Amino acid sequence: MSPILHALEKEKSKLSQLERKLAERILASPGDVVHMGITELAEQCSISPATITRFCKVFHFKGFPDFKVKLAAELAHSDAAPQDGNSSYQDIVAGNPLSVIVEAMQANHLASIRDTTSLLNIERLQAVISLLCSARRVDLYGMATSSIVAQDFYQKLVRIGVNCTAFADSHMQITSASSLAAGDVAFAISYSGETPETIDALTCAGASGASTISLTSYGSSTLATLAEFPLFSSSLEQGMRRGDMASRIAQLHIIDILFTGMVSSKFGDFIPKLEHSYLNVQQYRHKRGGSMQ
Amino acid sequence: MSPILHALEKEKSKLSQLERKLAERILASPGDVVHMGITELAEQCSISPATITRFCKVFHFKGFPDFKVKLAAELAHSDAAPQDGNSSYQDIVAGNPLSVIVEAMQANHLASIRDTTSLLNIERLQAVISLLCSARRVDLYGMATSSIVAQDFYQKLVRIGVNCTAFADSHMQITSASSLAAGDVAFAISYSGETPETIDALTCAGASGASTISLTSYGSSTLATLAEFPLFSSSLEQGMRRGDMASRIAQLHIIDILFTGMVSSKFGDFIPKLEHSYLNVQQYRHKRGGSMQ
DNA sequence: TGAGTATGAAAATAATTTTCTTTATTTATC
DNA sequence: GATAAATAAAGAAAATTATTTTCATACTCA
Repeated sequence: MSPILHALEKEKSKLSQLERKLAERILASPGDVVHMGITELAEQCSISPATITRFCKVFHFKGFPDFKVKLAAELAHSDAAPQDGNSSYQDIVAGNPLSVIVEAMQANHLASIRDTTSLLNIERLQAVISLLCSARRVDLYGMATSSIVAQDFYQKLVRIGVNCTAFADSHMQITSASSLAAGDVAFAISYSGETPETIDALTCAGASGASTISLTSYGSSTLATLAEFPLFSSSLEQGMRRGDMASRIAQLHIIDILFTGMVSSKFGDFIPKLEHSYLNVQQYRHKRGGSMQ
Repeated sequence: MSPILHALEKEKSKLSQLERKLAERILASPGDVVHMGITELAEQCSISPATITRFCKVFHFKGFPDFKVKLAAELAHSDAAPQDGNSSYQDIVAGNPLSVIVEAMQANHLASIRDTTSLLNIERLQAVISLLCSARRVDLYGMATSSIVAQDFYQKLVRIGVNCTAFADSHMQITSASSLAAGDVAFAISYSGETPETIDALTCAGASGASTISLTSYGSSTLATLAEFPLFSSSLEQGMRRGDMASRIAQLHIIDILFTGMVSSKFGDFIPKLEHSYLNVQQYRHKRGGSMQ
């Protein structure tokens, strides 16, 4: 199911009465909703248009039209690839033939990249890129699986000379967060958006005056609420068994976009550094290779 | 190409001058257009909003918003398919608009997953899975970017109780490799397949009697030649500027397949462990959350 | 009761469409 | 070939419609 509908389903219980009614109406026939005006939908649910706009903002859309366009794109995905659709997102099952696993995995990963892209808010992304480019210091927070993503971003940022750190240790995270100031950036990554260590660190960073960015899977979460600039990856999976495999790929996809955006916007500054770091590694390796064996 | 864009292309010649300009703008980056207002688009084309509305009616849409929603749906369909191919794998260019970067990145990543899947040798994959499942000990080798992939696999294997290690330090890699024996498995990851530290470690592991697996990008490389079971990810990128972004995602894709394959084949053994590890993390967090603040 | 939340009414704003006018282009006629 | 009539193209601005915001009210839970 598309991340938006999935999120509606998941968050339904947390919503207020009328918002839940709206969510149910949307889930009942999302395909219709994308062709409706806000007034029409409001009437069908016997609620006010204002409630719908608010509802869209809760789910981090710019407004109702933005919601419609993104929902339309997602609905198209799911029925575009129905061979994905039927088999999709099933849990791991005993003794599945490997070819089935391969196909399912490909479907999952492709869908997760597509869905993530279609959820992107370009302006916010641009704002985040600008922030990162001009940051005095960048802190990256992420535990467990998300630490992989943080490490990845760290390696990239170091290569273009951005002053940044990724923490494996939760105490160090907090220590560093509390030493941030205005002009610094804290970037927190968490699949669920509820990792306590990461939440603590981002809270602390915000209190210290740093700009706060989160990267979580789509849906409401403590971390996303906390951040000034919440970014989202798709969230296909619900079961514990499947782990967060697709989400990690979706998050790396966003990291790649951010990084490429940074390099592109400060091309003159960053490209020489990138090439320099590349050549240095090459050179170092060459020397070392020669002297060994 | 989607029917709408196709129609635009086909009818372009029959349209008036300004309408053609509009059609060309839409064709140039339809993905942006769906997120624009009519005024913004009008300004970009130096035409009046009225012309846009008329244009939409010519193509039998109810109006501009209707056009946007339907175009968004179609784009979602079509970007699954590799008309990506033509534009694909361009290098990072100064001041590219973010929307172009996003599209290019999506095309790259989707292609890299598809290509990797189609390169897979299922039998070899199956053999590797069996090896990993029955290994007494698993060593993971990977430097720099590839260490991210190694770490990721490490985290997964730990969760199902496989006795494994991932090394950040090249000396430790060698030390560990030399202590392996028959029944152990060495798994080396390198984008280029020429990373000296990783080559050394795998060579050493092979000499010690361990089974050797490599994961490199497609093509002949020292590491792939060295390994008993070479696995390949797609290799889209050549320039240094692009780094190894897509390759890392392709490699993780393979890791996910291996892991899922392992869990599936030893379902009874692994699933309880996976669930156990999941619950423990939850519980631990819960306690911690409660005692905090 | 009172703080906080949920909600709608209505005002404000923004977006879109329509109408009407102007301008350009073609065509028919001298 | 010139020119007027007819037609098509395009925009400005008005009208309409859609959306968002603000503000006041009702409701809920402690």
